[in-house]
Amino acid sequence: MPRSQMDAPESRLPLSEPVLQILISLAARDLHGYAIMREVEERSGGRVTLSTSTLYGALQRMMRDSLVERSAERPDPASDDQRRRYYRITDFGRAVAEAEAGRISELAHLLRERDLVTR
Amino acid sequence: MPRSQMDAPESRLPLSEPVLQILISLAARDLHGYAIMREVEERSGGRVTLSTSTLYGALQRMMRDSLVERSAERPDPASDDQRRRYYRITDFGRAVAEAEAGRISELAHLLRERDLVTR
DNA sequence: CGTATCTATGTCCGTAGAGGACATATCCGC
DNA sequence: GCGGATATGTCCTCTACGGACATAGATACG
Repeated sequence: MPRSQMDAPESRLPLSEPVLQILISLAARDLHGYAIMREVEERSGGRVTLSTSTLYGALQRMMRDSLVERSAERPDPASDDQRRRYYRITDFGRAVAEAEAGRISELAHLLRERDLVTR
Repeated sequence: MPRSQMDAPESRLPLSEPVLQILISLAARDLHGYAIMREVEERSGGRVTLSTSTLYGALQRMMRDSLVERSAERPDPASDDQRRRYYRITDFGRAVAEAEAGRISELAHLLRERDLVTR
């Protein structure tokens, strides 16, 4: 049974690194899979890389869980590519991302308090 | 072959939630397994709970990976309990925890920049 | 125009960790 | 001595991660 967005966003935490990175990318704008891969790698300075199996596997699960959905629109029709499949973050996906952001923010605070952040 | 502490702390990131929480507890002081469970639950306000299988499984892997080690000392000999097995964070474990703390701190900054932290 | 490389999506499969269920034994209060 | 709390541990299943591999359309270039 596919999970519905009925349950609280907090119940989905913590997110895995791939899922969080994908949500961060899609929170800014609709993107296709390959573009997400490139964006995540560039944004993280190469520290986070998504293999294609991780990327497309995660996207499928995220659609199943209603975190993202397929977008019919073609952003940038000027230089398009028929093969591309665009994804959009859902309202629920954004709520989950925000819940995770809050959790991480609190965690960062705690780690600072305990002198584990050394910079 | 068990992983040695030869490789860079960053190569072990990201840490799973259980492993990070255990390291946070042990960074403050030596503790036995059951005390770690209680501390994590209390510190997180019940949001993070470690089942015994998760806890002891994680501790075994963390020893294999030289993040923690068994401690022979008995802190609090006044009210001791023979069954307790105390664990201590290693220098390498602390380095890994600090690397993770830095990563999380940067992540929190990014999430704030992108207006995903709403509080 | 052929062909090599980049772009783009996807599956298959092995491995490892999370966690529920269960097992066992000791400690302590009453 | 009996029950609940303390304490450690295994077994088993499920799921996700990610390397290897497959396929094909787009683009550049001689």
